[in-house]
Amino acid sequence: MSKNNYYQQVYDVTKKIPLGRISTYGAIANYLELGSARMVGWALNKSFSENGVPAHRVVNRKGELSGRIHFPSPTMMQELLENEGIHVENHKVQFFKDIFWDPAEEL
DNA sequence: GGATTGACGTCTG
DNA sequence: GCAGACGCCAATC
Repeated sequence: MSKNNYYQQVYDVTKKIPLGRISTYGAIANYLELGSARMVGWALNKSFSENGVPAHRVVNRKGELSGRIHFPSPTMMQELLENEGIHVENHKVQFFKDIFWDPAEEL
């Protein structure tokens, strides 16, 4: 446990995402200085094997639910986001920039 | 041990 | 403004 690896930090940051907010791969990668957003997505892929990591709150730079296909159900991600009060349409987050949360804030 | 892939992002054409 | 190619770094085959 507590492997200070990059993906472990991704889990931590993702868990810190406030409810009703979302973050992006690039923002997390930039904050963790991982150097590449792909590692974040790849790490989140394994996140399902870990304890509750709200990976559904992490979307790509376009605000698209690009990772929905990796969920147990492709619609589960949208359902979870709408359940948190996030408007999702056509598998894309509405008011994305408005609910966007940057890990540097960590408020 | 080498090659390919991967929940993306940025640059150049 | 849109489309295509490259780059990141690690894991998996």
